[in-house]
Amino acid sequence: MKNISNAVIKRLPRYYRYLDELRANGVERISSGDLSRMMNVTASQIRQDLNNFGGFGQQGYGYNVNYLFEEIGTILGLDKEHRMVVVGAGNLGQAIANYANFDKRGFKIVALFDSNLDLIGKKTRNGEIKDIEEVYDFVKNENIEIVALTLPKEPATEIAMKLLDCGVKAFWNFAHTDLEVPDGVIVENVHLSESLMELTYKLSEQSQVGK
Amino acid sequence: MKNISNAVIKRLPRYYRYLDELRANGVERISSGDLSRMMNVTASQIRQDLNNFGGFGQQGYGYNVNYLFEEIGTILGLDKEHRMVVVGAGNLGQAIANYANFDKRGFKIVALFDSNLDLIGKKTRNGEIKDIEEVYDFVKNENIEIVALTLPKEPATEIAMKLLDCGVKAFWNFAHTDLEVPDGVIVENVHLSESLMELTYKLSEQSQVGK
DNA sequence: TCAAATTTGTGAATTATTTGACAATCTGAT
DNA sequence: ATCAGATTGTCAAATAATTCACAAATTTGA
Repeated sequence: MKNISNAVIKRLPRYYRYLDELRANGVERISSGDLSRMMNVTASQIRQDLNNFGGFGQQGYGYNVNYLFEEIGTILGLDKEHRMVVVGAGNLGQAIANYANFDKRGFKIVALFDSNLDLIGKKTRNGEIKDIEEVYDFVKNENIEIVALTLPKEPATEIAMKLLDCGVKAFWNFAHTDLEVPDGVIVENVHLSESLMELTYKLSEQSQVGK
Repeated sequence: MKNISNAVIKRLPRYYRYLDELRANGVERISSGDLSRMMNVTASQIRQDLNNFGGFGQQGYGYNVNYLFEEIGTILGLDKEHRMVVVGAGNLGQAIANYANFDKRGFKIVALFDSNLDLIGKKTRNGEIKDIEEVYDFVKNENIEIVALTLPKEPATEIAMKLLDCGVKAFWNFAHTDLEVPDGVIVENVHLSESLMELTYKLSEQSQVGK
């Protein structure tokens, strides 16, 4: 399999989302041209992107919406179930645990953990919040693939290190720091404040244009 | 001012974060070489990036940490106060409102709004949660620049449209949809499920390498 | 059945981004 | 004051990503 650039990978979920919507609206087929107008990208880019993974379309016809949706889902690994836990059961952790759409896509949030005694024992959609100290054994025994880290950076770094020994394959990291992990372990960062700073950069750029 | 590529802008907040840490540790100066080793990027890229905005360093010396930190902050628009409201006061909205670091960077979360009667009136760090219907007047009268949209896509699209008429300059959009806005209005998307799909893409890629 | 209209997949051209290399300049020790 | 060592800013080269353009294949309607 050829090496797929990160730029392409980042676009796949968006295709997936648009195809899901088309599917929900009962649209059976779509051409790269029509999709490009919907999504505000070039038709050429859509075709190039998809062709990294194989020829899903047909000349003169376009792409079958359902088929392409399923194929992209498979490429994204959504055909398999992914067992995850959330470490840090504050508002952010609970927000993630409550997000119903993850369930729909095969993400099973098996448990939440926290160190805060006020939270431990609290009931959620995903069972009672457990003591953070239990997370290591839990991850080992329950075949957990993904850990969402929704806690401050100091505990996050330390806890992530310990979890590496428990067989965790991937971190979904919301902590305000870069985790250092060995090769083969995946870290996907969601740095909210950095996203907000991009926004304010654009805001101040805007205000200069106006002058 | 020359046009700065998006790739550069996306890296600035990370530089800012590392400089803040250096500063906190009392480090006065840093060379692009040392920073490149810390951050796992090339020194050339750091110098190239910074030079888009001016020459902040000095030959033979490197960069003054404090000065560079302040300069990048200014570039990112963090020298000004930004008044924002959060629309959608569920777990995610509350998580954002409670995140203390935003405050430190000049983001003032002035109010939270929701349509859920169970939430309206609830006390938070940022005052009582208000009725969503009040957000339009509030935004007009209170000089709100940024709206965080932390609600499902259907209401988000409609509410965003109405807010456009109230002088909102930027949306920080957590809803699972692409907002369509006129030129000059900024949308910064945080699509959590898309980030999680990138993660699972990498996971399934990994598992294929192993075979 | 046939021809016009579509539309893909893909090689080539273009554009953008990243890296390499080094002259110019500054630091700091003597 | 001088010089070895360090380090930037920047031009050029290399690499990567995007767009263009079109042959080949398919559909659609007469």
